[in-house]
Amino acid sequence: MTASASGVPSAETRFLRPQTAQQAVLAELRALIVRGEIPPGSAIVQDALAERFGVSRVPVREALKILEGEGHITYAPHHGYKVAKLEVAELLEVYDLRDVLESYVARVGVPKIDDRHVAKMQAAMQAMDSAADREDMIGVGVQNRIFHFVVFDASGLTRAVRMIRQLWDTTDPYRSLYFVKPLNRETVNAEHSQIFEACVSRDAEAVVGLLEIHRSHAVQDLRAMAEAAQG
Amino acid sequence: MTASASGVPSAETRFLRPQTAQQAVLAELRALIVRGEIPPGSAIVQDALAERFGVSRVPVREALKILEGEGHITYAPHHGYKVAKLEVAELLEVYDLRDVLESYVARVGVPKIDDRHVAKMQAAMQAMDSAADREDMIGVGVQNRIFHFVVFDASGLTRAVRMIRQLWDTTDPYRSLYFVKPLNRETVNAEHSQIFEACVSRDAEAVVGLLEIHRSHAVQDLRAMAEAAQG
DNA sequence: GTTCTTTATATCGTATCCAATATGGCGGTT
DNA sequence: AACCGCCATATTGGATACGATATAAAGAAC
Repeated sequence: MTASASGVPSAETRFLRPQTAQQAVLAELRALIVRGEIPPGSAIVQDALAERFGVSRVPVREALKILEGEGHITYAPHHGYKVAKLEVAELLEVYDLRDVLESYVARVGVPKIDDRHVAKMQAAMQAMDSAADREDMIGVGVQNRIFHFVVFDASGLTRAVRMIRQLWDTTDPYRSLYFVKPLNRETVNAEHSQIFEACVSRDAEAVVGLLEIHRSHAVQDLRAMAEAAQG
Repeated sequence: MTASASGVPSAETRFLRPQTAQQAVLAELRALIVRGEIPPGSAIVQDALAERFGVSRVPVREALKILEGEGHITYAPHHGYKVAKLEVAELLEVYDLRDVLESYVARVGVPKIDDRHVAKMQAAMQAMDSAADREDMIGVGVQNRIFHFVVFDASGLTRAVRMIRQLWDTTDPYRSLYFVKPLNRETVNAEHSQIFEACVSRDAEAVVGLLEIHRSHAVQDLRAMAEAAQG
């Protein structure tokens, strides 16, 4: 079953064609929520979604159940689904939890970093820079995630990494909402460089400390935004 | 907001009536899996399940999606669902992750313990004892879980606690499989008493340490069972 | 024995129908 | 004017029937 002259895309260039409708709906809907295009608190109407995606309600409902499990939407029987809305306290809770999980995973992952991991991190840093030059903030976010998850994935702790990924997804809509300003790019780049160097020298504790600082800046911004929004 | 004379059941005595078929299927199926009555690796046929529970396939499929998110079953498009089967390495990974999360949550939760928490823990210990007398091992497991989650719930860290609960669920089928023998009851009781005392004196670090020892015993048993099964 | 073809089974999805429930407005009462 | 019960409507929850697709197993040809 080799890729013949038919239009079958190669394994590398294949723009992931969802094999089932539920997966397509899931991917698209998750992207919409994470990007903040469906704002937190919005009610989700199954029929409307089904019509929007050109599918019936069944695959939509299954995708919604997954998103509920991921914490992106909330569900109440006979009320339906709403895009999850996090209070500031909850956002901070998520960041604390990230502290715990990412520190653990990084301690396991850093010693396992090999040359390919290093190369991938470098590539992500460069791609992040060029995306920033194009003012492609979405691309920046994507590359930023790739950069950080190289270390996490190296740990091989699939469950923990999956949890971390969900926590990132949870907070992403708020980054899109609040971080309209391109947050201090030089600071981020400098910190990434430091993290990268610590990874190259396989210094797990250094990486853990740098990641903590890195996150604390995000939390600081978050707090400031929240107070500004309240006042 | 006191409970009036209306027929509204109080928060304590409300007998949870599954409001929807999907919830009923979910609860029942999860119980079957966690108890090990559907052994790990088994294929799950939607039609059979629907018929078994007397519902159509729609609620079954939604319940399956939830169980997939919880890690109880695996899913492959057009292939269906199977009861998740964990290798020993994965089980150990789960226990390590529990170490990390439970330590974190306990450190937050123990200082917040109040008299009602203490009472609940005592009640659970007694109920666990009487269940053991009746040789009701399921009841023992239920009370054991209640005992431990008093501390976790006290933390107020809903997301972290939910993750911990899922990890418990994940490993439960294997407890049911392997722990046919009523594992050293005196040891468990003694450790629970120690944990209880540490909670009463609000000594978080002591609780964390005791929980670690507590879990390590389970891991030891698990290893032994795995080696016995292989040999 | 290997490979190709056929067949069977189960999943995936659609369409349509009906029941149960929550929401919002209406009118009546106090 | 504030409160309460009642009713119309929209949405969710679910059932059923049917068709399409993909995987896997059985059988046929070489």
